[in-house]
Amino acid sequence: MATISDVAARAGVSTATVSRALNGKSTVDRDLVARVRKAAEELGYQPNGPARNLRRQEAAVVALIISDVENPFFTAIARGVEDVAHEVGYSVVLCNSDENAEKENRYIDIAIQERVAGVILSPSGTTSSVAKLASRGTAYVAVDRPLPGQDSDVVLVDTRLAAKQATTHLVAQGYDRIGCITGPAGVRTADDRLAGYREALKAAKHRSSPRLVRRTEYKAAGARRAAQELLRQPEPPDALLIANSAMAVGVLQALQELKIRPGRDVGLVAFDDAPWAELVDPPLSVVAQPAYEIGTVAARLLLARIADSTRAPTTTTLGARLLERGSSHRK
Amino acid sequence: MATISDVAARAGVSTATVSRALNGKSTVDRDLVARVRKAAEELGYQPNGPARNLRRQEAAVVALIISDVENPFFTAIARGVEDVAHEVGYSVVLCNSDENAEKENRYIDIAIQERVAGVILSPSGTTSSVAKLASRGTAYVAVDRPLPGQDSDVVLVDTRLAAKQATTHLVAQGYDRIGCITGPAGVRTADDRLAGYREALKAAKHRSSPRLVRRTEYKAAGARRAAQELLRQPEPPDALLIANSAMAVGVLQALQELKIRPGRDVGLVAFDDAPWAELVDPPLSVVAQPAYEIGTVAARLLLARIADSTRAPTTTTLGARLLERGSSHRK
DNA sequence: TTGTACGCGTTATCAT
DNA sequence: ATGATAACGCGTACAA
Repeated sequence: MATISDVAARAGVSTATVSRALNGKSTVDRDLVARVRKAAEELGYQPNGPARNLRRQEAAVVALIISDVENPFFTAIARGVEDVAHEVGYSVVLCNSDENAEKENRYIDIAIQERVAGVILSPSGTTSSVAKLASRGTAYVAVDRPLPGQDSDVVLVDTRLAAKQATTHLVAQGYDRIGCITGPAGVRTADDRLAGYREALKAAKHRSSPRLVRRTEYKAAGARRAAQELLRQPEPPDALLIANSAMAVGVLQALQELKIRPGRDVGLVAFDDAPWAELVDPPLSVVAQPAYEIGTVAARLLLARIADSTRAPTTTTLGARLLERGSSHRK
Repeated sequence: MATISDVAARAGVSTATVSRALNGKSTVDRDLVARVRKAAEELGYQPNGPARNLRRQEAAVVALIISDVENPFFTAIARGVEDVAHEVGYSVVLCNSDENAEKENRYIDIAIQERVAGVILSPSGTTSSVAKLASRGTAYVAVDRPLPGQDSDVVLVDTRLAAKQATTHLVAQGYDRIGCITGPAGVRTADDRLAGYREALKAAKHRSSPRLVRRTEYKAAGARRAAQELLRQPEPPDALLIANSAMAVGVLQALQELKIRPGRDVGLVAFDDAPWAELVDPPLSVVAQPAYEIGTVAARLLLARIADSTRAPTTTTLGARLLERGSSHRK
């Protein structure tokens, strides 16, 4: 594979000149630039990334570590990050931590080893292997969930408030045994959604019983079982707040199996809008989170921190929108 | 940041010994290994990736360039690739070409520059910037679609046959003006699905009219417009074969708007199973593609090629399963 | 088994 | 404006 020396030889200049000509850093004679360009072109020269990164002590790459590539919420974030990063010449590598602290840790190590310029991540748990990033001075930004003991840049959604509003909406629609299916304890968004739900019930002077609440993985299967359990109780809920769209699928499956009609029999609001939400009958009411925007904001924050590591950490909290559709209306 | 020399100094050995001890390549004294490990641990030593890759002339990384991170079909492939790659210590970086030849080309350049061990990609179009990979001797495998003029490893689904079977199924159900909404001309899967559809019609001696066919982006919006057009014609189709699940969303939207009932009024079969397919009314019949398996097979093929670049290129064709549900049954 | 020393390809410093 | 050269951090051939 052609190296910078080959290009230099072919253009009849030194490697230093080739480097300068190709990177446009310093000023180089017009003719020489042309000659170098031509030689590089002819040889199909592609700079050696590792060598360049070794020399520069940093790669124009940001790592994005998300907890689930198959969750549209996170892929939408990825889009946002990519669009901003590409604009300024950074590449984005996507890593799938699978909601698994060990994998997350592994990817953080890789990010450090590869000397990426920065890391954006949705922290998977309580343990923060992120401390390694901090201690090495690698820029990072948390999205969706704050980092336990870390004082870092973070982009969140006011999910507690959104959960409260959604629950209040269900109350207003006349549901009075409202349940909640949320994610695992310790996952901040899951806890917050539960807290917002409880707050709303309290404000409405509704009873709040642990029998109306289930926690499970943020996946369809767990939510399906949870819904089955909840609805087979002697005094089943007449409405459910569901913490994400994969879970909503599970709940809708359970309702089908139990022949319970959404909306009429059991009011439903789920977090995360999905393309199919309007296609089910009745259409699913959702809390739409600004996922793409989370990505763009996080990327800009990261770039700012890469440029100036002394910036004071900021917390950006974005709002979510409740989209009322048929599944949360009684008739 | 701690370097190998720091570790060597702390352990009181040479850098060569540290390298050997940490990589376990050559045989090193037990005590020394322990001492080196301890020193590395204490210093929080992480090897410098660029330096290592520069020296090794290759990174234990494979690039996966897919045409749409938001398409579950491709993210499932990604899962498959990841699982296999991780098993043997390779990292996977995911790149989103957005069905855009230019972005694809850019990511290929990056992959070359970073000297990744191999590339797996779903080629976006006719132009094959992939030739660059070939000419540089970088291993690569195509998934979902073959590479135009390239004789490479490729993992496909027999999508023409699947389309034919799905169409034949619609014929068997008594539909007799069957239409097709497929992807852009030139995209192999889109062409193949159309070909299979036509084949089935021909075999059934059904008329096949261009008025029953629309081509558009593999996205919901385009399919929605296409369905609107098709169904507003004087002699509209009474069934549709839809080339992917995002398009299915668009078609179902159009049907809602036109107050046309799936199944009864218009039979429907769509490519790609989705978690929500069973939740719509009636449940959506689909052609389920073995996406995860495509990923695992492609990854194994790539690893084999990395190990032995002289292997003869192979083509693996996987089958798809037609899942008959309510949307393709008349009553 | 361990250490010394070179080279991977680039960029940046220092002369010219 | 251009060229010679050192240095980035690692792995390994060779020597001991």
